[in-house]
Amino acid sequence: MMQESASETISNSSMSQNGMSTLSSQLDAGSRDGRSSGDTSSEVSTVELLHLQQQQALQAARQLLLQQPGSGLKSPKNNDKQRPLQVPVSVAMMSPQVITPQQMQQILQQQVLSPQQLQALLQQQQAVMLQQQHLQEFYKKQQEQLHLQLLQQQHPSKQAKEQQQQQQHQQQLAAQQLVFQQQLLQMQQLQQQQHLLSMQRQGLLSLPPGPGQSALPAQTLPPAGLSPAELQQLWKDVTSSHTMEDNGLKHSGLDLSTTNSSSTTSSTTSKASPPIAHHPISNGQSPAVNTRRESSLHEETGALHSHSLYGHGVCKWPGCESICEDFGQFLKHLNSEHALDDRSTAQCRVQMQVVQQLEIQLSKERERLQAMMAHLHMRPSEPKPSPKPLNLVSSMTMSKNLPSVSPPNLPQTPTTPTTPITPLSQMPQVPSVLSPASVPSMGAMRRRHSDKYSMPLSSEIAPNYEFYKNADVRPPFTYATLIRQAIMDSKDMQLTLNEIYSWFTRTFAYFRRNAATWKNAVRHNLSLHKCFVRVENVKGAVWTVDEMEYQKRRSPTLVKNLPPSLGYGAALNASLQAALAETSLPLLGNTGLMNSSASGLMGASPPGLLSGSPPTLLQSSTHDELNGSLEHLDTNGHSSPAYSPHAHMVSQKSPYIGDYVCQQQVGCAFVSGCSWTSTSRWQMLYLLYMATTKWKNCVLPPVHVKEEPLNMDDDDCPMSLVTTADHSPELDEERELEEGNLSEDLE
DNA sequence: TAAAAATTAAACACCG
DNA sequence: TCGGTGTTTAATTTTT
Repeated sequence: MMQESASETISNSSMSQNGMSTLSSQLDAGSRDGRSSGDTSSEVSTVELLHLQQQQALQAARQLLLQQPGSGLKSPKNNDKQRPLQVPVSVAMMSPQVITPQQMQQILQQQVLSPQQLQALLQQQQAVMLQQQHLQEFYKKQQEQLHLQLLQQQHPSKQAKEQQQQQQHQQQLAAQQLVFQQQLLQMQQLQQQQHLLSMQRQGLLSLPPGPGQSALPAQTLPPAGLSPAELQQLWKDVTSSHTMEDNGLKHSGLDLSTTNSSSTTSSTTSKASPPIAHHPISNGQSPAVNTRRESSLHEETGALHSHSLYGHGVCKWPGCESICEDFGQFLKHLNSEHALDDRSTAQCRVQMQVVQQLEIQLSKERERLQAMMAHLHMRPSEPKPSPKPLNLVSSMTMSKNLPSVSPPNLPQTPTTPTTPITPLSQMPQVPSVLSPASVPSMGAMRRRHSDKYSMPLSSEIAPNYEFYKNADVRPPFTYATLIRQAIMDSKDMQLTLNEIYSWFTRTFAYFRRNAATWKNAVRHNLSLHKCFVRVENVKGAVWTVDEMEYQKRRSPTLVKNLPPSLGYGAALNASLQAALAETSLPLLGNTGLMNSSASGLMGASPPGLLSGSPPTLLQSSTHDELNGSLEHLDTNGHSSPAYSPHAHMVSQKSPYIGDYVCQQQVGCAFVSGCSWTSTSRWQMLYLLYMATTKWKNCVLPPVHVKEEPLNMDDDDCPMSLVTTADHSPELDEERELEEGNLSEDLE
């Protein structure tokens, strides 16, 4: 989910980003045409037209983005039609799509930045985003105005046309200037982030001074992942900035050559550039700060060499991966292959983009968090502030059960005025500032998550996963909820007690202490609640969730709405697996005899095996004793919950197996030559019984027991279980009707 | 305010 | 014997 959302957001945010790249090239072209005075007689002001121009370019960039191969938004059929503007190839390269999720994760995981650095960075990013937003809104307005004016000039005379053209040309030039200024701002952002990137990548800037700013592109061999066209465009991008400089538009930090040439860096980057004046935030960094940072950075990189680009004998320069036997060779390689040339510069820029996108994403996520917190704590209808100690997460998560867009936000409505809300003044802006003092101690404050009306816990924990993982805050969920989540999170929907413990400590920092208390509570809950089913395994015992029971506990009326697969599938799944493992049946045991499809219990079953969703609704009878006799199955073939052989192997409170075994089956499965324990025999017997009675002409095709009949006294009972027919749709209908009746009965 | 649910603590048994 | 696991009871706290 994280990756998904990340890539999505990055993709969105990259729009404006790449728009800028596009504008850059436009500007490049425009500047070569020379510029003229901004004199215009148009009713539309130059500035307005500039904005329009920018807007158009932005749209062009977006369109291009939509056409990027590899972009999820591509529209392959219209590639040639929708290119109103020439757009540089570099846009493609700058596109975040070239960043693999793994790369993102790697970068994220490095976390070399200090919280302060990140904070500053985030603030910058937020301001930039805000500004971009305002600009876009403004462009829109201007575009509308221009449109109106163009309508007025629909039939101009020839002279007027010429005038208009000239005017437009001038406007275009002026627009390009403005665009360029914007690009400078953008690049300033980039430069600062590049500092951070450098700090992360320690050693990136330790490249030996290259041959300088060559006027011509050195067409070296492209690195992996970069096409010659892309490189060429990169070169264009880089050199265009030089051209701008030559044209008198001084700026700082636009190109990496400035940044990378250490001999001039300090003086160059510390110059306060004019565009900053247009920038309301100017990164929040003074030139002096930049200088300081830069100089210290050089010391740093000098001391640490370039080991960040070297690891496991491989050059870690993006797209390189050349094998270097030792560090010396790596340095050699670095100097020769990744010297300060255009290619390296371009690659560095790409990397800057990568980092920037990630930072933007982080910024967005943080913004979202703050908005969430603000939303949850700044309710005007709030009856009264909580007199109780602060429990940020409790109050937060209690009311975040429902999406904020959803009106029936039950825990927050005045119908529940007792819901404690922490006053905003007490609310930390970010979770990381939560101090232990602001967190209730164990037992002092328990604000449990309401089970009712709640979304799946996973969707609640997930957005705050990092928070709970790191903050010593008691999660506002009941033990039962957490245990269930732990089990649901597991691959096979089953966990040993120890694994449950691990999940707790892994997921919540809070449970890394007071182990004796909460572990006891976990055990207590496992035993207490019927929804937790203990299943013996060869290795010991695992715990599964009886979802039906769990939902029943929360809200009995919800049970009937549960998907069929959520019933006893997990328990049976685990028990059958256990039994099958016990009986050394790799064929069945490994492939998921019970495929509880909706909950994705075990993955797909091969065609020849039992599969399908369990039937709905067999109300459990609690704590029923096991009789163990098949005679207790009713005449319809329904098993009486009390007498399932399954109960042999599960704890007493586990009600029964349910008749969810199988609804459809194709092909056959052979079970032979295995050693039967009483438990597995019970299970197979049960399966066979169900197969030969309930399903014999029904969903499950006929089952023939070959060789020897089942003999409960026979510990070594070879047999084959053969099924032949496919399930029939008509019978499925019958089953549905039957299940419907069952559902009604349960009400 | 009472009932229900959840939490905490503890005792005990079983098992490897 | 010990520690882990599982069950149960009881007291307390929190929620409904």
